[in-house]
Parts: sequence; C-alpha cells; structure tokens
Amino acid sequence: MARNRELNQKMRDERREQILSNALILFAAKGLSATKITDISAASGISQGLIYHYFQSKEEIFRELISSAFEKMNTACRELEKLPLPPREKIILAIEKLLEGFDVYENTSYYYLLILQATVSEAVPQEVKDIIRNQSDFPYEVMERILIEGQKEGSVRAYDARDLAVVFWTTIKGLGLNKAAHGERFKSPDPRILINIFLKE
Amino acid sequence: MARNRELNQKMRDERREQILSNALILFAAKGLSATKITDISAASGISQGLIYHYFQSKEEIFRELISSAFEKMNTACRELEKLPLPPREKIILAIEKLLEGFDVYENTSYYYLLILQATVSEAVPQEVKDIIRNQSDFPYEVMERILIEGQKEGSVRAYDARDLAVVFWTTIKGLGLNKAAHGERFKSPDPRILINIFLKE
DNA sequence: GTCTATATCCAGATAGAC
DNA sequence: GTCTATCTGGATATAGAC
Repeated sequence: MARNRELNQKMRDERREQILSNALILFAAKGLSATKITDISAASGISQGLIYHYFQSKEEIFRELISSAFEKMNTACRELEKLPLPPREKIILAIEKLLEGFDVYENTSYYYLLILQATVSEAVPQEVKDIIRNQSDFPYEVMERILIEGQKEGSVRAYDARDLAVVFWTTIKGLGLNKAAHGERFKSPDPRILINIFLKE
Repeated sequence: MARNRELNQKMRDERREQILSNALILFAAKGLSATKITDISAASGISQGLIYHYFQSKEEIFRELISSAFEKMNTACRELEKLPLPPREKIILAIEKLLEGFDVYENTSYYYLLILQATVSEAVPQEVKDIIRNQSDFPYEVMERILIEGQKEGSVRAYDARDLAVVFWTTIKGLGLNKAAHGERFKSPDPRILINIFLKE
C-alpha cells in the first residue's frame, strides 16, 4: 500500500516536471499572458482540463518556474563565491561556465528569457514580483564582492566595482537573450573578450 | 476649406502620436498580449471605442511602434557610419551617445524593451516578424564594418570583429533593459569600461 | 469626433462522466 | 487519472446615438 502511494507520488511529480519543462519553453517564447493553457496541454500531450489536476492555475506554473530559475542561479553564485580560488580565477571560471552553458544546456537561455520577461513585465502576479525583488540582487552582490576582492589583489581593473558587476550581468544576460532569440544562428563570442573587460592584461 | 482639412489632418496626426506614445510604454512594460485596448485608451484619456477611429487594431499600433523603433535605430547607425571620423572616434562617440540616451531620453529604454519583446516573442503578427527579420541585422553589420576598419587602423583589439559587434550590441541592449526594468535605481556605468572592451589602451 | 452599448469570441477554470 | 462539456468572465471590435 505504502509502496503504491510512493509510486503514484513519483509519477505525479514526473508529470509535473514534464508540464513545467514544456511550459518553460512556451512562457519564454511568448510570455505569460500570450501563452494559453491549451498551448501547454497540447505541448504536453494531455487534455486542457488535466492541467488543473497538477496545478491550480497558469500563474502557479509560472511562479514555480521563476522560483526554480532563481534558485538555480543563486545556488550557482553561492557556490562560486565559496570556491577556494583567487578572485581572478573565479571571474574566468564564471565567464567560461556561463558561456559554455549557452551551448551545452538548451534550457539555460530559456531561463534567461523567462526571468527577463518576468522582471520586465508588469503583467505578472504580485507573488512573482516579490520573488523577483527578493532574489534578483544576489548575483550582482556576489559579483561585486568578488570584483572588489580582485581589485585588492590587483588583478581587476580599477573601475567602480558596482559598475563592473552591472556590466558583467548585463552582458551575460544579453548574450543569453541573443541565443534564445536567434537559436541556431547564435555563436558564443570568444570568452577572452569578456574576461578582458574585468581583468588587467 | 483646404485650410480646414489640413488642420484636421494635423490634429488627427497629433492624436495618433499621443496614442502611440502611451502605447509604447504599456507595450514595453507588459508585452503585446497583456496590454489591453482599454489600458491604452485609459492612458490616453479617451474612450475605448475611439481608439478604432485612429487605428484598425491593437496589432496595427504595435506594428507602427516597431517600424519606427527600427527606423530610428537604423538611421542613427547609417549616420554614424557616414561621419567623417576615424573608427576609434566613432566607437567612443557611439558608446557615449547610447549611454547618454538612457539618461536623457526616457523613451529610449522603452524602445529597447519593445524591440526585445517583439524579437523574442512568438506571439506577434507575421508582418512584425518580417519587419524584424529585415531590419535587425543592420546595426550589427555597421558596427562590424567600423570595428574592422578600426582593426586596420590599429586602434581596435584583434578579436573576431563579428564577436566584438555581438558583444557591443548585447551590452548596450542589456543596459537598456536594466534601465527599463529598474528605472530610478538605474545608473549608467562608466563609459570607459565599455570603450575599453573594444579599444586598445 | 466622441461616447455608450452590444455582438462576438476566446480563454481560464470547473463539473461530471468514464 | 483522464477526458469532454460547460460556465463564466473579460477583451476585441462594431454599431449606433449624440
């Protein structure tokens, strides 16, 4: 009996994941309001009504995706900061991994697009805005700290660290968007171009 | 009689402009599909039905805004390229003017957001997609040509010029988005950070 | 030119059969 | 768990009065 309940729960979770992953691509491409429940159900190969056995509303699906996007990003930042490496190496590693991510994991660029849509759009539920407000500064803070450390170390250029952190993330986000928008045609730029923005030669 | 017709036409055009400028802000913030005709009419202080005396549909408003956004951007690029300046100076000028634009003209960042929404979204009419496909490469091409000239001149770093052009525009677009998303809190970074990406010291 | 009222459509969510 | 049928609300666009 308990076995059965566990198995059911597992199947339920898997189905939820499947719906979420289809919804991610749709939300990223069309935004929250232009994505219909029928789009999501069709992409998942199930009837429209069945969606509501797994989620309470379209907004709930959106909210879960946004939460997990920030969770992934902020976890990665936390781990980067804790690595036992000098700031200079952290910056190089971050840029290389982020650029690599665009090519290797297809979902990555969709997440960038999703977060962007949600950050920018006024047409998202309040709870989602709250998640964004609470979580979106963290990557900037981490990068600013690393850059300041790097300036003490002497490896990072002597511009305002906050400015450098802003340039760091806007460039990464911009590239993620480019990839999402142009798909096949997109080619990551030479990482040395980006590394050179922050590090002295 | 002709006087009257001219005057009427002028008033009509002015009203259209006023509707367009309100719609720009709404579309940029919420996207095409989440922006309701009533949002636009309310922002313009007129009844919902009256919108249809000036435009055939919500999509037509969107299309006009996209057209004029690309027109402005591509005209600016064409003029930049024609300036009687060495490549090095063109790059510095472009970065300074683009960053300045964020602070001086409020509308600029909304246009970036609008173009981004339209480029990325599958939920836009076919005609809009066609405009985007035909117009969106031009700024990249211009910048690539300027960068190549600069490499011949010896002032521009020796990375792949296409990569540099991509980094140029993704960084600018990213900053435009930041400004649009964070409004008040946004502060343009030191232009020298960006100039240094492209030019040798 | 401008408004109010309304026809029409479409999407989110629910109910109930299997 | 899954589907089909349906309720309900809201948004586009039109019609018609002023």
